[in-house]
Amino acid sequence: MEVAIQKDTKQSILDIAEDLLHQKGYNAFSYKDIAVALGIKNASIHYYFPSKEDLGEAVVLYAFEKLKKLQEKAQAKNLSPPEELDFFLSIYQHYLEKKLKIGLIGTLAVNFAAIPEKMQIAGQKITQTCIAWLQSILEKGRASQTLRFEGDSFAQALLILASLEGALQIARLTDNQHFYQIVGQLRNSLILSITI
Amino acid sequence: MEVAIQKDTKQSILDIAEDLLHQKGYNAFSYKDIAVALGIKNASIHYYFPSKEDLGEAVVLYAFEKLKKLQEKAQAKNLSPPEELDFFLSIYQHYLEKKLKIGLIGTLAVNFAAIPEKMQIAGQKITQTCIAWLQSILEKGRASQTLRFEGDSFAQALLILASLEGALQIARLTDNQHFYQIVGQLRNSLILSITI
DNA sequence: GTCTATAGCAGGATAGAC
DNA sequence: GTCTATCCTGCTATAGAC
Repeated sequence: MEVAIQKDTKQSILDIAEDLLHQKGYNAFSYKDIAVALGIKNASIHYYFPSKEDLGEAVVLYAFEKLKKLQEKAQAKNLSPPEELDFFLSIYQHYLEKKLKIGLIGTLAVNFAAIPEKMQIAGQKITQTCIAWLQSILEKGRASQTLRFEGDSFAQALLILASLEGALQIARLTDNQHFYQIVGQLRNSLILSITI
Repeated sequence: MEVAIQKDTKQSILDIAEDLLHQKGYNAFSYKDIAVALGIKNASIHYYFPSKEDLGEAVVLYAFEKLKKLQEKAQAKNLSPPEELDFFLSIYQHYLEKKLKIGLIGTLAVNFAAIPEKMQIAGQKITQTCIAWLQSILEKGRASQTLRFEGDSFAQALLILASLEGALQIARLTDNQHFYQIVGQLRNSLILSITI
């Protein structure tokens, strides 16, 4: 069984569309953008995704699957709560560095009134999954006395997620360095054990 | 000097465009949206704002002026640091309740690659003004021992601003209640004196 | 200042050849 | 599966009457 040298077209479309969704938002990217990036014609994209709504939904579901796989991966590693928190933070750091500086929740929320309903629903599921994941990390950290926070773990999970989405946006408007400062401030307030 | 019963048209256009920018993002709203909301024809809007870029820039500058007036108003009141912080938080609460759930920084950042350069620059100025304002509140609070936080006041200001922008977005995707939970968690960590 | 009419363009989408 | 060609729609923008 050989490794395919060329990613199959449908997969490539999803990857590019996902990048564009982060970069420009749902309304600002077009089939043509994808076609140009892929070196095909935009009619070909309609073969895989008949309408833009189909594509939009597929992209968010695809991102959802990736998120769940990351979560499984983290759990398989049996990380300490601070390590698992850093794993989560690294997802956002990845957005900053490789992709183009906006989280999925942010892009979906900002254009919420202008995206198809199925994207809205998928976006809600992703958000809930992130919140639940963070909450579980916080609970484990509190029980093992490796993470410190006051009050409700759910509210603290919301605060962390909100900070990360906002951090990417501030970074895009001003300076990437600001993202790292926000994450540093967050980590300092949360992590008890001396980890760099 | 009588109060004008009907706001002048240019002002109304700005107000509606600002709402739409928060609601749908720059690319997703059209001259027609404004025209319908105002009961005029879209050609009339071009009389006041020849191009959409002009309108977009004017909206952000308008928001910038309002922000600065709010800041002056807060300073004229001689508020305590916790009160001034709550004043700032109330701006975001206002977005949640009256406007449609997204901050200006968020909408500009998400659509950054798709907005005219003048809007980008104006958005950067607004962001810097917010950061500086928050930082000044934090510094005063630390000096008077009414606000508690660790580390750099600039980084903490960034964290607060990011949290608020993100909080609106999570609220839009899930539940308004989540906004209040995030703000509550933030306030609990910051405010030392017993205020409800 | 506001209107009607229309130009010009771009994006989503479909039909049909290959 | 990918192409060319084309349709339709919606948007920005302009010209010119009133």
